[in-house]
Amino acid sequence: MKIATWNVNSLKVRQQHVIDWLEASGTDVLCLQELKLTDDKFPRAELEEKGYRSWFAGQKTYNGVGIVVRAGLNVDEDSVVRNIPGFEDPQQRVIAATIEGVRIVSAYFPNGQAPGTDKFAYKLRWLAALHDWVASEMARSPKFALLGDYNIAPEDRDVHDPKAWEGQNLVSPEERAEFVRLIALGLTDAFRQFEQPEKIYSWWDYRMMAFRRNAGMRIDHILLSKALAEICTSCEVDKVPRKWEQPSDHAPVVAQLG
DNA sequence: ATGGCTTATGTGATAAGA
Repeated sequence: MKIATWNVNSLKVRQQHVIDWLEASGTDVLCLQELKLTDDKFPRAELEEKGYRSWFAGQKTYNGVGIVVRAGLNVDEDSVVRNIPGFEDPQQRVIAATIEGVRIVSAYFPNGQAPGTDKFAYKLRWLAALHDWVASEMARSPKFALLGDYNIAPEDRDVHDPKAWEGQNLVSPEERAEFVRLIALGLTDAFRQFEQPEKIYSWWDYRMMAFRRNAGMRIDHILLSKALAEICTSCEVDKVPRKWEQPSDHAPVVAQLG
């Protein structure tokens, strides 16, 4: 099973990219973030036509997450959960489903704006709630995968210019500590399981020709429980869709299970 | 240089992203 995560920065604008990339990559389960549309605007029928079923939690203008699954894969309908249970939040940032016995979570972590702001405090509250919920999910589902836009670059090697970014949003010690706390639950960063070239990133600012300069950050991740990490044979960032016309500022991250 | 693009909303300027 090939699983992937992609922040599409508006599914309305990126609908054709998603369809093209699904077919080109052979992905079985695609976790989407930043749909930026309400549920009635989700292109469910269009994806169905191409052979994929979808589950999603959308809202107007901002956020919104989904899981797109190749038809034929077994999805437990009763397993679908939207948002972090017990964490009151109007922002649609989490959806989970059990697919072929694998607990899949698609998550859009808060951006946080800057340390010291209200949005940053919300990010830390959200991370704490996610941590506790993930712990309980892992206890129930040994095959567990947390995919999404984490809005955290875990280490300096995940940042094009660590000196310039030191202490700032996405790399601050508080955020990185929360990432480490997730890892401490028994999760593995699938990307770092394998030898990788240097300077691999998953997001590049639209401005300043950042993509051409490879001035990016690795903030989109696939974390796997032990049972899945053991059967994971590859994990890569696919930069190709970032070169397409009118691209998302994020590239998809893909992991092969089994 | 705290901007530089891109998107949504809505029809023009603002908010938000990272």
